[in-house]
Amino acid sequence: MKIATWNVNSVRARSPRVISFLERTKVDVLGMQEIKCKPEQFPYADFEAIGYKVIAHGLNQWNGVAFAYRAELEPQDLELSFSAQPSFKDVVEARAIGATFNGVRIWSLYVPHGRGLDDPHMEYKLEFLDRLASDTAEQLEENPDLELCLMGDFNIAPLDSDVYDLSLFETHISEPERQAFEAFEQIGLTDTVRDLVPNQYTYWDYKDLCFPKNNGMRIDFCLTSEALTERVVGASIERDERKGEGPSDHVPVVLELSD
DNA sequence: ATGGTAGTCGAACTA
Repeated sequence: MKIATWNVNSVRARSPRVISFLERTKVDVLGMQEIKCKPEQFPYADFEAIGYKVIAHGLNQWNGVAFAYRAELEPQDLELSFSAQPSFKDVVEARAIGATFNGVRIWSLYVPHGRGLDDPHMEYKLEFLDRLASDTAEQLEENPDLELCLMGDFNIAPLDSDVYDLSLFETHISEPERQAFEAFEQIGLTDTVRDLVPNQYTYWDYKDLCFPKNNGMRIDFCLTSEALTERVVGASIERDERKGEGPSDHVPVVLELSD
């Protein structure tokens, strides 16, 4: 089984590229972030034409998360938010979608950006991560054998080597953000991709020729529970997806699991 | 010297 995460930065603008990625890699489940549309605006037909089904969760032109999965799979226990997911300006935004595929519990997550160290959005970001970790810890306590993957755009660079120039950033690298990320490791999750694919960014800003200069960041992750980590047999960061016409500013992160 | 990217929506906001 192959699973992947990708911040597509508008699925309507990116549909041809997402489709060719699915055809090329044949991933079973793709968790998307920043679909930037409501479910009724999602380009379902493109996905159905190549044998995939879609579950989309979007409230407006911002944020939005979704799953595309091979049509023969039957997702179970769908959730459009995690337990006690915080709201921003009284709205629980479309930043999380969870479902179980072939017994593997998968969450596609778009963690709030933060905007600035003293911005209310940063408090929102930290609370989002804190509650996500608490909810996940609770599930793992109930069922230590749970095969779980939290995948998505975490908007955090956990290590200094995850940023091309530390001096240019305040958010994404701050101590509170990094502690919030480490909390997931403390409850037993592992960033499995890091060992298999070291020294590879997942995001390059559109501005200032960042991609040609390899001025990027590693902020997209697949965090696996102990039971699922045992099944990881391969991983890739699809750097080539940043090339060519009309790329997203993020590339897919792929995890291969044994059967 | 300025604006320098991309998306949504149709001015300004988000990243």
